[in-house]
Amino acid sequence: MNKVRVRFAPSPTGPLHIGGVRTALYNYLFARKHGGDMLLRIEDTDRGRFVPGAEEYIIEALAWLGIKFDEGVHVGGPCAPYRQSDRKPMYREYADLLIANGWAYLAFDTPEDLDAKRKEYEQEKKIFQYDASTRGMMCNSLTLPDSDVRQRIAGGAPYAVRFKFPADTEITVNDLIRGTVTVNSSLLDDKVLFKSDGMPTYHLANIVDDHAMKISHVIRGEEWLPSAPLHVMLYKAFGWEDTMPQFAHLPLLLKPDGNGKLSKRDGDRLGFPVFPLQWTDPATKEVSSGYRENGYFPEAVVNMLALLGWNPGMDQELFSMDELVDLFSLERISKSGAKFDLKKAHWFNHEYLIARPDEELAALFAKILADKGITAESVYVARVCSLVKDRVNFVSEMWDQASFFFVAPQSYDEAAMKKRWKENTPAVMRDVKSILTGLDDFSEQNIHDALHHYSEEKGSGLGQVMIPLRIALVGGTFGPDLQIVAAMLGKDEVTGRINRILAV
RNA sequence: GGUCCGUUCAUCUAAGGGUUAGGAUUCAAGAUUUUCAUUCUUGCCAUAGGGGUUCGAAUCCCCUACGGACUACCA
Repeated sequence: MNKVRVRFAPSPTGPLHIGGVRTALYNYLFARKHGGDMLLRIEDTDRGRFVPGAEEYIIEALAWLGIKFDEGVHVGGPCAPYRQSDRKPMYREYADLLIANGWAYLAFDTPEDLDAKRKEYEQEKKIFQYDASTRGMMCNSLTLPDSDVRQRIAGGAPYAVRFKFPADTEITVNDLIRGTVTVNSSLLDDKVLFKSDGMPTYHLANIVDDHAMKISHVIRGEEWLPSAPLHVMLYKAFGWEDTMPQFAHLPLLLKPDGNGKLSKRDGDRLGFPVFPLQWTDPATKEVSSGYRENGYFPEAVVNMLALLGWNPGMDQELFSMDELVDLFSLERISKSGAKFDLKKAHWFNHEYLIARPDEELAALFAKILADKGITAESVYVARVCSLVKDRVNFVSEMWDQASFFFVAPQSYDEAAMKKRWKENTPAVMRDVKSILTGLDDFSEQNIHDALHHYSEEKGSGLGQVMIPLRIALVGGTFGPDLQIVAAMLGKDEVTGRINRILAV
């Protein structure tokens, strides 16, 4: 078997969509799994849709996720250049080759001509298709006399090169995920291979480059399945059938509500990003949120994406990139589209968050604290992180769970006060304050013993002591073990907070 | 409209002719806890419908329904 070589070939028309990220990930996993190469090729043959910054965005996003390339526009390699606009001259030669062999022809029809034709057909409730049945009545090198064609070319008339599909032939595509797909050529139209602006279309450039770059497997989205027969025919036309790559068309990522392909708009509407990184549209200045900026860990995004349309057939759900590489196979990719599940994405991030070392979480949380003008010892912050990480999905949620470790509560939970703050509570709190003040060693254990002893002596339930104290210290009925909280705050802060609530 | 692809709990999915159709997320309940959360236990919830083939079908075949993609000198 030839060496596995796969490519991720996005078009720089905007930020990389999360579906595109998954395609890149599957290509990467497949390449690593088989000890092959992963290339990044930029398909920028449509000058009209080029968006500045998109290429850089794609590179940065994949790097953030840990998807590495062996060759590509940003790292170079033996098949350079890897940007199609930089490969422009070679496509023309291949188009000419096809024309010479009778696999393609020149079409002089203008966009207006084609529009008119479509309208004409529409009137009769028919669909116009440029194919074997209609090409004879169009303006092209098949219908025009040779002299006329030469004259038009000499006169600089614009023209496109179209593929000449043979009439009524069965074309089969062998797909690694879907099996054999057969289509009759009469249903396909004579696709433009080379545009009048001098650039190839996706179809031509893609085949020429995949061949030149010795791509062994084409792993791409399902939206390409309908044009796969054309691609197969192009390999045949070029005589490259024996080195034609194998195809694998991935199921689509669907929007979580309703139906349809996940699109740019859905993300912020439904509360989750569709882009790996935040993106600001250079033209409209519109900002779209990204996973990175929303506080997702790249490992969590990779893990979640890997399992959206593929699974290793075991109950385990948490995998490192290395494990994914080890387990990955195209055979286990599902055929149907997958809906994005926001809750599960949160769960994945939660799992990765609690697995992170406290010091690392502390470093991230310290930035949030700094934004609020709070500085604290990193050991202390790490301890706080260890206490609250179980109850959050994102580092950004830690403040809500841990603010009382840094600042006294600004207000007290009213419902809790109503329910737990009784007639005798102020007296109890005063007792607690004096007991705690009397403690020489303000340790968890001592606080615990003292409070339990007091509660027993009083004959009241522990809750009547602990819950009001909790409200005094944290502001509500939530948070970690109270003895730990008290010990961390220190005696002065604790008594101060008791005084505060007594004053209210 | 046409072509192609698809369809198992709400969601991601397992089960490649023989299981009480399994797991995870969500949701609900219980246990634990001074509180909240965690954790643990339990529960709810699915083979789109109809025909075949077979001793036996989620699994193979056909039809229907539904969903999606494609149908540009975009990728």
